[in-house]
Amino acid sequence: MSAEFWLTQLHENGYRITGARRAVVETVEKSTRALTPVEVYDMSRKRYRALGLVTVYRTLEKLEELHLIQRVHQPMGCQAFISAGQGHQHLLLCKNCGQVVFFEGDDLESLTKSIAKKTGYQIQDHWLQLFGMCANCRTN
Amino acid sequence: MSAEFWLTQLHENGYRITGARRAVVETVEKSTRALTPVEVYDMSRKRYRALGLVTVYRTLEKLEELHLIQRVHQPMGCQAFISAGQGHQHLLLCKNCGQVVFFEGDDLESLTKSIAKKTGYQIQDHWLQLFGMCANCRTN
DNA sequence: ATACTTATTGATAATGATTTTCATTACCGA
DNA sequence: TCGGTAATGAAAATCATTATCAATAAGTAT
Ligand SMILES: [Mn+2]
Ligand SMILES: [Mn+2]
Ligand SMILES: [Zn+2]
Ligand SMILES: [Zn+2]
Repeated sequence: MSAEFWLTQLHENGYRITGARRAVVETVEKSTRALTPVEVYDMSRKRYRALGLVTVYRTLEKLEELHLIQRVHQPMGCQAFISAGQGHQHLLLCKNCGQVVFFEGDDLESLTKSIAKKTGYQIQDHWLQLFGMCANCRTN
Repeated sequence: MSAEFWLTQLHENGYRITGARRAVVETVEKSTRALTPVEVYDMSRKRYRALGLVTVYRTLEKLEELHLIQRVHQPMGCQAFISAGQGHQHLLLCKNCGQVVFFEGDDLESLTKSIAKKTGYQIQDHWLQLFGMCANCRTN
């Protein structure tokens, strides 16, 4: 899942490849923690000086639409984005440094069945997110 | 968990009981779906005409601080609040009408242990939220 | 390569949500 | 009942996001 792939995806969906988009894509794609639009702006401007914040918003919008990135919800705010996981995956976030890891293998089958029976709801979706302290932050 | 209890909590924590707070508390406490500040404002103004939106923000802030309400995160936005569940509970939300139900009994013990070993993270917390269709919305 | 069409851009303005300021009001303990 | 002061609402300020628009440049056709 390289920056080139993201650019290809943009192109294949009728969007043009521009310097501004290249900069944003390269910044977001390689980040291992969720970034806010302003963070993306600041970091991408080192690659493409003329970049405007508005273009960051517009590019993030398109990347989300193509499922290349996803919004990350946190206690402190919900406007950060990270490279999307593939398939059915959930996030594990370091409370200290924000480092993100994806995991899979959660089995909520029996739980949802039981809750569905108890509540009368037809359960369709779930959000699961783990918070903790990464190995690095734990030692330092 | 009545409105009177909430007012008592406010009082016991050094806050005064006012008409504005009464109105907000009564509105939020009895709602079975998450409400945004403006929704709280509109609904509470029927009880207390002179209410200002700023006071709604300030009251919600205090109620959250006292753990009487909690923020609800949803795909469409994360600025809505609902009466908090007691103990370790999670939310089940109707995608159609927003009706909220709390549930407990989720067991993520083995999952978190496995993820902790795999990632090196020390896992401290989790967010779990279910989405679906309530019995009412399903029949109508 | 060159010209041309039009998507994209960044600056600017507009909007919307939340917070701050401040003079006035009213809660509540003495 | 009174007085100190927390709380209030109006207005202004701030912050995040979105809309407008003329200039630019990506990509296609020539
Ligand atoms: Mn959220
Ligand atoms: Mn749980
Ligand atoms: Zn960390
Ligand atoms: Zn419903």
